[in-house]
Amino acid sequence: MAQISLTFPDGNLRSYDAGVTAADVAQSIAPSLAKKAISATLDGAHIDLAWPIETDGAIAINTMADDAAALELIRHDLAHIMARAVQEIWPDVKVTIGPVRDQGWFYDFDRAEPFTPEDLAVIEDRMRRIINARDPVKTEIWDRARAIAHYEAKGEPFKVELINRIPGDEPLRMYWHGDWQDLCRGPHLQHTGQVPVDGFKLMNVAGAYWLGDSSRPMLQRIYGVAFRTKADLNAHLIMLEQAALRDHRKLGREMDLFHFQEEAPGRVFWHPNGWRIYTQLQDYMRRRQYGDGYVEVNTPQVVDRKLWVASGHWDNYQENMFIVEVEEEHAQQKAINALKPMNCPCHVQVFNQGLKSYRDLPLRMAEFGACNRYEPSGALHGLMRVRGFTQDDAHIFCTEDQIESETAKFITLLASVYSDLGFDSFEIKLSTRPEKRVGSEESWDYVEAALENAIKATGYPYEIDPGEGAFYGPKLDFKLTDAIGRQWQCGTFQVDPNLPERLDANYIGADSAKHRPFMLHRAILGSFERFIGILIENFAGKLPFWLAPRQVVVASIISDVDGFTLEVVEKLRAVGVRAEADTRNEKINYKVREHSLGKVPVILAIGAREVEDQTVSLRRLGDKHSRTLPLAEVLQQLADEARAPDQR
RNA sequence: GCCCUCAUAGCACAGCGGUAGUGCAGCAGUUUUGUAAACUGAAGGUCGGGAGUUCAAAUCUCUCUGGGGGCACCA
Repeated sequence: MAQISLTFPDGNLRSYDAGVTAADVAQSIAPSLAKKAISATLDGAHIDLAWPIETDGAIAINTMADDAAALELIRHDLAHIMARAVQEIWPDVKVTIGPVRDQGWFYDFDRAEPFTPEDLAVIEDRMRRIINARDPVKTEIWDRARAIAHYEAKGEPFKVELINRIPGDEPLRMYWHGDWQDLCRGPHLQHTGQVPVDGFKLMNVAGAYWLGDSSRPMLQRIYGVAFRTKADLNAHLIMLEQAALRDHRKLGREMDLFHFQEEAPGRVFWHPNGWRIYTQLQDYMRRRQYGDGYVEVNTPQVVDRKLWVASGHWDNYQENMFIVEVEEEHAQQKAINALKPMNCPCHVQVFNQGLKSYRDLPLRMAEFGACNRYEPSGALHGLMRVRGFTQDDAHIFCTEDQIESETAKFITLLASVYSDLGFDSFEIKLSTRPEKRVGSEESWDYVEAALENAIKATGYPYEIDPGEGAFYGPKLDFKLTDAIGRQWQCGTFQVDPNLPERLDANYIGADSAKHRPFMLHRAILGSFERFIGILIENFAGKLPFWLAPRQVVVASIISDVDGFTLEVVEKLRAVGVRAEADTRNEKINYKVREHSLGKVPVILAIGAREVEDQTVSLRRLGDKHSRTLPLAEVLQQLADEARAPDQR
């Protein structure tokens, strides 16, 4: 029999008969290891203990102590155990697929009746029974015809379709958990009892299209989460509760920032507190862009169809546009306009006014552009996905050889803005030429290289996403990471030679001839609405002092001091601090509690002693204690803090 | 847009066939208070809109609108 040699993590080399399984290998090392083993890693691939190994390689035996391998197997086995439980309870349910995902797994079922929350509890109980039965897991490779015949006989049409979609040269692997059987590429645990019986929970039911295709039937997806221990599961559930506490929709209500109502779905009614955040952020961005050589413009929100036809949006983006028909008095037919979904065509119109010289380039044209997009109703989500929003948009008109330096300049600005706003880490993704594209290969080569060189020059880490660029040019996406580790794609940078072409933008070069400029679409925040949502969640409502809508509440302890309280408020306002008085007939405890819940960063309490000494008692949000300080010192300190990061 | 689900006072919720309740907020009074909820009182709701079933609907059915969880979408 042929021999193979396997290398172990400690560097040891051992020789085995070809076809040896990882279980055999584990047994050959130590019976105790064989008992603890859950899977193996062979040349980086996660393999089942039962699979035969035919070639040399580097092997490691995994146990429950191996984080990634254990979690993957637990979650994957639970997907199958759940599917088995469902079919044991409702034999007519059709099974589809059930992958591991995020902190758990899901499995999609086809069933006429919807699953209810009560059903989930019943399924969970059945799953625990299956786990406690410690049913052995076994696997076999079947040939295609046998597998298809088997599933046709069982009445599992989705499995038949799945097999037909698997490339012909791939082996079809069958798994059994006890008597229940499923098609699966594996690997799996050795028996169901290896799954921690108290480390999982079924979370919710949701609709999901078969194969992710909205023209195919909608299935019922059950989501579950799973961990190695009950403690890990509980920690995860607590984390979810904590995340819910920073939901911007909840905080928006509690802090009186904004509201939505059904007459204007997907559009924000900003309250005074929320609008202060918005204007503060916009003022900041305006200064930063001005400092980086941008000019600011403002363009119409309602524009005739002609422009959208010329820009290509009418053909490619119409279903996302709000169309406005107007009966004009003298017109033969109705005028058809659209609310702008993007600012770029309007910016080209501004560029096209007057003849431009190469000396005018690069021309960095910014607009806090109010856009409207008809987002599908199911996509709307608080401030994060709205139908009316304002972008921190700009278009840089430039020559081809300016692309690289403009890219580097933009990344530097973006990094500085993110840092000022409290986000220290972000990732760059470079999306390159897609299959369907316009433009020459040489041009794509040049522009892609310009972007990559620019990123390298700034030194920030990046990844390449092949084929994900726009049809007209490559793009950069910038994803920042928030305080609880979630990623948000905010910044974007796209190279576009297409729109200047369509809208006939040109400039006079040094050679006195007309040339076509490039257009760089770019945004740092994305939309103010969404970014403010992200800020609220990142800081759990406790915004940095300069962004906080209410910065200071000056609270009287006794009504005799109201005069001094009002005086302090006035002095704070005079030095640029957003201050308000609380002279209500309430105890100081009550006031402190209320304003703390309202996320006011600083409370200044005033009592008789403070008036006497011209001091204030300063308490910061989250602090247990207050400090008594001279008024003059506090005024100075808070005035400094109230300045935006770029003004310090 | 699709599946499931929800909609009761400003907010958080209870009521689930006999015609609406609790807490907090708000209002009025008492209290002058030292760092996360003082006390008392009187108010406050066409139970999301419309239709139907019923002697009777917040409660059951249908439908529309909006929200939530997902899926699809995000040139």
